[in-house]
Amino acid sequence: EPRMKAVVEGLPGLRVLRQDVEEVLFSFLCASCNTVTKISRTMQALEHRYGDPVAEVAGELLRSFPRAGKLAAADEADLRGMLWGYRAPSLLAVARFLKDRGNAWLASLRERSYLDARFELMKLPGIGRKIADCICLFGLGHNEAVPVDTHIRKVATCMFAPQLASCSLTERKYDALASVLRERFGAYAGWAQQYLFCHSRATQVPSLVRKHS
DNA sequence: TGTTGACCTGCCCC
DNA sequence: AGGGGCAGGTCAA
Repeated sequence: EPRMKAVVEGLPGLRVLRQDVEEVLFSFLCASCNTVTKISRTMQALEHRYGDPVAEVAGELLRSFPRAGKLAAADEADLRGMLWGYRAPSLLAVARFLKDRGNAWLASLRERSYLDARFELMKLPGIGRKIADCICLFGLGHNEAVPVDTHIRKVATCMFAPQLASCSLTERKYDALASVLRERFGAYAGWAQQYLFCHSRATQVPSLVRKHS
């Protein structure tokens, strides 16, 4: 796959992180119709408000990401003030769900199959295909998960599935696109997704090049 | 099955 | 200065 080779060589050192599942879950839960800048600010606000102090570095108090139990007791209005907007109710519902299930539940999805894990995650409010796939890939180590967001959709459609280009991304089309990548890149399709995603962001981001005066 | 609109909010552009 | 468009989706009609 020569085109993919070029993409990979253009992004030396790119990795797929496997972070704490719970943290991954909440950070992607606030991702819908949001910007990367705002997402990270949202997460910082969450840590600042509900996280436990871990260490002090250079006079700055660092806090852990709050556990679900703590978030479950958060105040909705408070969350909305922290840029959660309409996503606040989902955060609370999911946090309460996780608290009820106990902290082993989420981690146990690592031992399940990718499809099972995704199915379980999609039962939660505010978690659809895309976010479930993000959690599978970045939190559970299911490397065949292929989150299809707007960027991936553009790149992957253009490169591998021009026949799937049409206005809206339906469930069917989402699954078809993900399957195309899985057929092509197998058990590590998620990594291919990561490369394509970064490639897309690095090459076609007009907002970063926009002139100011 | 596919399409449509609502949903919070900050930032960018005109 | 102020309004419209848009951003790493989800859900229900």
